[in-house]
Amino acid sequence: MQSTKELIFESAIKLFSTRGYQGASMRDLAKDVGIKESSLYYHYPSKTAILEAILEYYMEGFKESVPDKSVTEDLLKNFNDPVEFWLFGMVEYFKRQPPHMEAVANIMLNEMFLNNQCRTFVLQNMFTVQKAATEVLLQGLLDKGLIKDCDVSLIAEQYVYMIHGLDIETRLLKKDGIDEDFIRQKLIKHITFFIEGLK
Amino acid sequence: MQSTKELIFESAIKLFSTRGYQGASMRDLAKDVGIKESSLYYHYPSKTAILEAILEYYMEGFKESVPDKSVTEDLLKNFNDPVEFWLFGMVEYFKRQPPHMEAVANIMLNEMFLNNQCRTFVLQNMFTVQKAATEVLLQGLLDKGLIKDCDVSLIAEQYVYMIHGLDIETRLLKKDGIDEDFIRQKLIKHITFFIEGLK
DNA sequence: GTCTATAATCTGATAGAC
DNA sequence: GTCTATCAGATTATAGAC
Repeated sequence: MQSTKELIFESAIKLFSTRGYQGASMRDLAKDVGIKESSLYYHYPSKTAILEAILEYYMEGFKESVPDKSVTEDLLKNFNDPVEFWLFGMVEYFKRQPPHMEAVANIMLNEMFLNNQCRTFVLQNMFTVQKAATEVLLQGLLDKGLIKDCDVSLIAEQYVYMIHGLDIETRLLKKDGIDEDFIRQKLIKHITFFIEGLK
Repeated sequence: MQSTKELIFESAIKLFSTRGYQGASMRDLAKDVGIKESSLYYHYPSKTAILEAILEYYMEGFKESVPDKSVTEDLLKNFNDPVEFWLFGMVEYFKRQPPHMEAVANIMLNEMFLNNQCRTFVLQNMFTVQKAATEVLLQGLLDKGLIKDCDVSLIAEQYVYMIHGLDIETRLLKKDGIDEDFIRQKLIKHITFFIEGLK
């Protein structure tokens, strides 16, 4: 059984991600939860406080889901093909995501040009942290001799950029109701091609 | 001498791109232009009409700036190095941009998750059209023997994704006031690396 | 914890004088 | 073309009863 506060939280994720923070009013939110506007203020002091709670949730979830170095090295022992390793790791990564992360990431991307906190987070984490994590993976593959010698830092950056481009397109296509399986195949195709080129 | 309508148009580009469409009110706009709110309605029937005028302006500017096939082939004759060709073409591309295109593209990216018109445009043009244009360039390089045999379609897609990731990061960094020259060098570095890998 | 009632402000937009 | 005046509705938020 969910508390009212949790219901508000989840409703806010839903409405902020679909209508934007400014486009979803406290009235909309109260109606969606099934309570009166004033009752929202018993649980959260303001509208911004709800957004901040969501952002904080996302930031923690993101940190936890970033692959750990030792775990990566353990996993690497079981693979002799870099593509298989990469695709398996990606599936594991998605499995580890806390609930609602996709919708919350949508809020981040919605607000990144308007909200300083969102912008800083996207820059520091979606770009910098993901690049660092990718470097670890590539270095692991390199040390094991599964990919050829290369500029790990530069390739990690290119990979992260490519994934972000793909990610944005994916989110837009999903809004258009495009078949999720088609999108998944596209992702697999591009990742396979990218890693294959490093062999 | 600019007409009031032009002043409103440019002010709207500025405010919509920095505060978001919903975050910039007609009151803000009137104040920025230096007229009264009601006077705005002499020039535009509604707030959405202003946004639509901006989007239309962007769409036309975008279409015009996409490199033409014959022009590309002419340009290609002067180059024997794919990287030099690519970087030169990129500079030419930016030179051809109509004014305010960077700010207007910011509006597009701001609203792409909220506004159907923006989303459709980003998907069809920023992804599909740019991919097609990139294919033409790559095929030209391939025909001339300047790059090795490859899957032109797939590589064009990867290039476009990478550019979009880079573009988003660039826009976020600019909001943080990061040195533009640093960003330009990063762009050159990545494009060089990408095209170099195709030789 | 949830409600009713309401405040104070902001929103996009219109009517009509000059 | 620009102004003053104003509207009707939405916005976030608070006070106080139950």
